[in-house]
Amino acid sequence: MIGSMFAAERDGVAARINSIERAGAGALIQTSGGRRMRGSVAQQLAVMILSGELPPGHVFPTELDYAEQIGISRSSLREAFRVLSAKGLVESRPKAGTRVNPRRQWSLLDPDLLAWQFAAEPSAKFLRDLFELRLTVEPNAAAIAAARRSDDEVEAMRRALEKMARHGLATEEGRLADQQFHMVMLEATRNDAIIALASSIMAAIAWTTIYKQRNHALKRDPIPDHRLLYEAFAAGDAEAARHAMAELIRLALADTEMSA
Amino acid sequence: MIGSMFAAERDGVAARINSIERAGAGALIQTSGGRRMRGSVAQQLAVMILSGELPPGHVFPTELDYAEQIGISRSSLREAFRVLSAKGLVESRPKAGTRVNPRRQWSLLDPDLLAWQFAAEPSAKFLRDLFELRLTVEPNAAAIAAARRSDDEVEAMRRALEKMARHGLATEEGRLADQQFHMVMLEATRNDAIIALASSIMAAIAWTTIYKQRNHALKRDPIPDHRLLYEAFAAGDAEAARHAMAELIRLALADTEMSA
DNA sequence: GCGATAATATTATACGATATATTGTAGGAC
DNA sequence: GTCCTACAATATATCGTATAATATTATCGC
Repeated sequence: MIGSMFAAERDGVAARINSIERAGAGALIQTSGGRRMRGSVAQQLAVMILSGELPPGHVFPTELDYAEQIGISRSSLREAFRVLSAKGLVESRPKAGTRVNPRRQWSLLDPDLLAWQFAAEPSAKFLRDLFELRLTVEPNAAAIAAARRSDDEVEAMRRALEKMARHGLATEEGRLADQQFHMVMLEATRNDAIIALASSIMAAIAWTTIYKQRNHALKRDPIPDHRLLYEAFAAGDAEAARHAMAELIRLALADTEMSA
Repeated sequence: MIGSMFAAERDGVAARINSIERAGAGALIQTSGGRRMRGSVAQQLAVMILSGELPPGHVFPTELDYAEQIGISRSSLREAFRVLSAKGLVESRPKAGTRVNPRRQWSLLDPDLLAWQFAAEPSAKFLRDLFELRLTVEPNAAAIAAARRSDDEVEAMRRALEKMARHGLATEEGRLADQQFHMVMLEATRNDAIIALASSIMAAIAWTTIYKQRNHALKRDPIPDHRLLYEAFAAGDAEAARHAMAELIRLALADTEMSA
């Protein structure tokens, strides 16, 4: 009875890990080439926690038992726990065990956590939250950037926009140009905190863009709104840049059909 | 010769770890009571990386060597590296070793990294960046919160404000009430992303407030600006709340003497 | 019933061994 | 001479076990 329970859990986790392994091989995860074992375990556990399958307060089995159930060594399990702990998802204490932290302590904006959320179909609520945060941060960032940008950056942005127009967002090259476009603008803010925040959110949301486009190609032409932003940026017009960026994000939000 | 070098580095790191241990004992780190060994190591390495002592691209000695130099086991060192890796500071690859990532990949807004930065005197530039981010995010957050707040939250905020006025920011109780005040407002946004971001930044900057107040007590009375924000919040006036919050942050910035 | 203290379970740390992956280099083909 | 391929060296990745530290819990004494 108990034995079969363990076996079931082991197979279940193993299956999930395997599916991740396969996904990792084909996917374009650039943060690190080959997925490692503890990384897979960490991701699996993180997804289970984020999805609510393992609710806050949940206490994991003792390391020795759990490692055996999953089918990995205790060392690997501990390293996976350290990763989750660094992201605020769990906390380990001697004697008390490892338990899931309250949601408040989760580093929801951590790039990895964002990526993992988006790999497992994020909740509509969280997606809305992220877009709301973008609407809060990025228009102001655009205004700051417009006021501080150098001529080199204007030129770099012009090239990215051109490349983007040439290839379109359906191609890998076009999407890369899009990312470059936004990245140059963020860099122009000269604000490390804003750069760290906005770039990770953008990267996360870009995933959904790719995903959505697999189903039905984007009918809207994204170039006009980008060009408006570029022109405000080039002119150093902070207010125009703020407005253009807000509009750009609203259109992007509409594209994900969240608003519909 | 080589032996003495190793001894010197070991003693150096040990000394740093010890100093941290002592600091940890007295400080009011609430995230976890007793500092653990690998946590100390992780913090030390993180501070060295963030301060530029270990620049991006720096390759650490092999795990076996480095563990011996520091005077800890390889397991602990690896767990420390996993923590740093989870925060984007380093990356480990077989054969290539563990190296410091480019700044772009650092999760600068991670609560731990913020805490560690502030424990080691953050750069003026970074502090300015953080306040600029606050000025970007929180006024808008206040506006959103004012539009969505419930009556219970208004009541909770009133109580926090009252408590804050009664004790003042010089006492531990007063500061706690201040944090509660802001926390209730953030919660009212109903936006997990904004909550995660703002709360960690606020916590980090609160440290400097404590630090500054040790030198010379705050002469400015913080209650009036808080009361203005509360009234806008209670009235559900989004624009007034936005304005009040912006003003509150500007005053806080002035208090840290960054603007002077 | 409450407080101090000892027992105990669990994480924290340590150590050694093997597996595996990646890089750099050497060799060969064109 | 350049490019590609195969291979070997090396460092991380994983594993298994042993010991130490620590927080919880139970027990004992008052």
